[in-house]
Formats: sequence, C-alpha cells, structure tokens
Amino acid sequence: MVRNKIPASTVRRLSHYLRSLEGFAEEGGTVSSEELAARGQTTAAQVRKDLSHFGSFGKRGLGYQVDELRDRLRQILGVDRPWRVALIGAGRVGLALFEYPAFRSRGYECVAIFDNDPEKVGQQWGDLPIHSVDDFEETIRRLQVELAILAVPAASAQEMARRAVEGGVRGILNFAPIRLNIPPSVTVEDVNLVMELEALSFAITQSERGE
Amino acid sequence: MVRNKIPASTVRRLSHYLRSLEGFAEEGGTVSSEELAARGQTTAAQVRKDLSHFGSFGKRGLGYQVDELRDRLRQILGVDRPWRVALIGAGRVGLALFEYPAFRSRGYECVAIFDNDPEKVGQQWGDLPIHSVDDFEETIRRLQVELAILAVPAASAQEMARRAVEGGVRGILNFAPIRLNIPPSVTVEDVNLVMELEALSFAITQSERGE
DNA sequence: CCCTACTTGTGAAAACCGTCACAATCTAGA
DNA sequence: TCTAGATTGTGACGGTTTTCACAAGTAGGG
Ligand SMILES: NC(=O)c1ccc[n+]([C@@H]2O[C@H](COP(=O)([O-])OP(=O)(O)OC[C@H]3O[C@@H](n4cnc5c(N)ncnc54)[C@H](O)[C@@H]3O)[C@@H](O)[C@H]2O)c1
Ligand SMILES: NC(=O)c1ccc[n+]([C@@H]2O[C@H](COP(=O)([O-])OP(=O)(O)OC[C@H]3O[C@@H](n4cnc5c(N)ncnc54)[C@H](O)[C@@H]3O)[C@@H](O)[C@H]2O)c1
Repeated sequence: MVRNKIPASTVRRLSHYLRSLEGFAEEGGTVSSEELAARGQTTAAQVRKDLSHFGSFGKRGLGYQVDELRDRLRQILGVDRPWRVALIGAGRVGLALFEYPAFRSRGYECVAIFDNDPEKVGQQWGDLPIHSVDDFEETIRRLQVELAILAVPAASAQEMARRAVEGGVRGILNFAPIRLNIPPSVTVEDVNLVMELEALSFAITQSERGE
Repeated sequence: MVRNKIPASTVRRLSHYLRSLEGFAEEGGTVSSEELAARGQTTAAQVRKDLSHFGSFGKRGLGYQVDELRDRLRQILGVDRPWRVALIGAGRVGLALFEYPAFRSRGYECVAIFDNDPEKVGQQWGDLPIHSVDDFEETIRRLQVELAILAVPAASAQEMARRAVEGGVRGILNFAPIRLNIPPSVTVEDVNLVMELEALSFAITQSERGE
C-alpha cells in the first residue's frame, strides 16, 4: 500500500467503481472484484490492483463489503465531504452545468457565479446572484471557494484562472480550449470537446483506411 | 512508419499540435519540435515520436513547414473533410453544443436534431427543425449522418445509441454517465464531468494528505 | 567546397501500467 | 476441528509508452 503516483486511469476507474457501488444500494451485501469488473470495462485483477494502492479492504473468500468499500472510495476520492465551487462565466456551458443536478447530489455545491457582462451581473440563477468580476478574488476567498469551473471564452480564461488561483482555489475544471499556465500546486482538468470529436474522426478514418 | 495501434495519448497530442499550428497562421514559416513541445505540455522527443508514427515530414536542421504539417495533421485526424453530425437530445447540453461555433468551424456540421419531447419537436434551432424520434433510424440514414452527439438522459442513452448504430453512425460522443454497449465497429468517446470533478477532488485530497 | 550550427528520425533504454498466477486467508458445513 | 470452495492481495511478467542519445541530413557562410 503505497500512496505515491497513482495512475490517472486508476482514478477514473475508482470513480466508476464508486458509481457501480452506489447503484447497489442493498445494505450489508458483498461484491467481488469479478462483479465489479463486469460493470466497469475492466478485469477483476485490475480492480484488485487499483484498490491495493490504498490498502486492503476486502475479505478473502468473500469479497468486499458494499457499504464499507463505498465509504472508503468516497474517502479516497475526497467526496466524503462537500466541495465549494464557483462558476466563472454564466454562458451556455455555465448554465448547463449549473442546472445539472448530478453535481450537487455528489457534494459539489455552487456557492457563487461570476460574469463580466453588465447585462448578466445582478441576475439571479436559482437563489444565487451573478456577481461582477470586480471583487472576484476577495469574494471567492471570503466564500472559501475550493474549486472553479472555468466557462469563459478562451481569450479570458488565462486571466480568470490566474485570479482564481490568487483567490485561493485548489482546482480548476477548464472548458476553454487553451492550456492554462498556473502553479503546479493547483490542479487543472481540461474538458476539450473538439479533441474528443477529433479522436472520433481519427478512429473512424483509421478503420476505413485499414481495410 | 507503422499505422497500427496509435496510443490514445498520441491522438490527443496531435489535436493539440494542430491547434498550435493553426495559431501560427503565418504562411511559409517553419517550426521545430522544440517549439511545438513548448506550446503543448510535452517534450520535443515526444513530438517527433508522435509524428513518426505517420511518416517523416520534417527537414533536418530546419524543422517542419507550418502549413504543410498542418495539412498533414488534418489528414491524419480525418478533419480534412466535413463530418455530418446528428444531435440527439435538445436539452441544455444539446443547446450549448449546438451553438458552439468551434464545431462547425472545424468541419463538424450538425445536420439534424432529435428530441422525444412533444413540446420541443417542431421547434426550430437556427435553420434546423427538431425531429421526433419516430423515424430516427431512417432519417439519419437518409441524411448520411456519420457521428452522433448523445445528450439525452442516462435512462434513454443505451436505447438511442443502439438506434443510432442501427441508422449507420460510425461514432458517438456520449454525455450520458453510463457505459454504452454497442458493437466495436462503432467508436465511442465518453464525456463524464462528474469523473473530472472527482479527479480534481482526488488530486487535492492527496496533496493535502501528503504533507 | 567545407565547416559549423542546428534539427530530425529512430533504435535502445527506462518507466509505466496491466495481466497473470498463486499463496494466503476466509466461510461454511460436516 | 478439518476440508472444500471461494476470493483477495501481490510479486513477477509482459506489453506499451516515454525518454534518451546520436547518426544522418540540411542550410548558410566563408
Ligand atoms: N458551448 C459549448 O458547447 C462549448 C463546448 C466546449 C467548450 N466550450 C468553451 O467553454 C467556454 C464558454 O463557452 P460558452 O459557449 O458558454 O460561451 P458563452 O459566450 O455562452 O459564455 C461565456 C460567458 O462568459 C462571460 N465572460 C466573458 N469574459 C469573462 C470574464 N473575463 N469574466 C467572467 N465572465 C466572462 C460572458 O459574458 C459569457 O456570459 C468557451 O471557452 C468555449 O470555448 C464551449
Ligand atoms: N447539464 C450538464 O451540465 C451535464 C453535464 C454532464 C452530463 N450531462 C448528461 O447529459 C445528458 C443530457 O443532459 P441535459 O442537462 O442536457 O438534460 P436535459 O434534460 O436538459 O436534456 C435532455 C433532453 O433529451 C430529451 N430526451 C429524453 N429522452 C429522449 C429520447 N429517448 N430521445 C430523444 N430525446 C430525448 C429530453 O426531452 C430533453 O430535451 C444527460 O445524460 C446528463 O446526465 C449533463
């Protein structure tokens, strides 16, 4: 059980295992690595290896206690507590995310919305006002925002990411199609849909050429 | 130069190189693997290795011809021609994507929109009508749809994916948080934002525990 | 034409990640 | 208590991806 250098692919699979376990809901049951693997797109050995990075919480001959493993995975992924999130950019992407119930139900709580469009500032989304970006750093620091969802145009993204770091955020979910330049102490996850589409075109083009 | 088994990470980087090259715009110039690496988050050796999978199109001592490499990358990624896309699910995600100009400007052309909500069917988005899903398979086959963007609730996603395959699509960009079960001849790319957020929580939690 | 400075393309080495196989461990039941 | 049946945890192995290092090639200047 070493806690160094967990592969990104392992983290993705852990999310997936957690999702499967939440689907069970039956308290008190157990689940084997084989069953867990069948629901993900992976193998029993992979499941065990993934979990072994963090300790050993199965029982040989039996499997894993569903509710226990679920709680451990929540701890490992850090979703055993709520996270305070700010939404930066109240545009189309921002709206879709804001209204997406899965975030809140998993503990990601939007505590502030920001936009620089005077038309939008002052509007309400749900029970949250849209803030101007004038006092951005102070506001997110006061609200103890930990995560930022960055949904502004590419031209503003670097600047707002810098200010978010200035305001104390620890992680950024970035929708702008640029590479953010920020200190390594802050984690960034990029969502780049054009890249995803290009991965599709590539795969299809390859398979056509292959035959 | 082998065209077998290109790593997914290489494909992502190719997209990124193409984006960087498009940023140059200066015709006739050259660029070195070192410069390309600096704009991506990678190394010069990685750039050269990535490109070497597909041939050798640099000049030693000089670097790569910008416009030439750009065209080659477009060919490799399959974006040297338009792609016909259907949007399935005219909800919040669907709307954000439909209005996102970057898709069309890169050759992904939305040719049909589908929804099963009677309120929405018959509405127009831009100059496209929202179709019912009754004649879904026939319609996408007639329109020669190649890619589907699947933005329906998780409960409908498997069914609509199956029907899309039935209608002849070759690739699916899936926003629903489930694992689609479809034949391997059809490529799927999943976009799972909860997983992205959990990757953030994990990284932050780890770094806090580490010190 | 030759020398210098530079950069590619690519085998080889290293690092990383997934798979395999099995000893260790557990439960149940006789 | 002992045996049979099941499943974990993990070291060893193998494949894949990245990094390294350098021979080969190019342009330009003298
Ligand atoms: N729409 C999509 O489907 C989609 C898909 C992938 C990526 N993206 C990316 O996501 C980002 C947002 O896209 P969108 O479609 O929501 O755009 P949008 O124009 O609908 O929304 C952007 C919002 O950000 C606000 N804004 C601009 N500068 C700002 C600043 N400095 N501070 C605060 N707010 C600011 C604007 O007023 C606007 O409300 C873009 O970078 C885009 O490239 C969008
Ligand atoms: N909103 C987000 O930010 C977000 C983020 C990540 C993932 N997702 C996922 O994307 C999907 C869509 O989310 P959304 O927020 O746009 O939901 P939404 O409810 O706004 O839109 C879904 C649309 O699909 C339509 N629909 C339902 N069943 C259908 C069917 N069988 N055929 C055709 N259309 C059908 C509905 O009428 C609705 O218009 C969901 O699976 C959701 O989990 C959403």
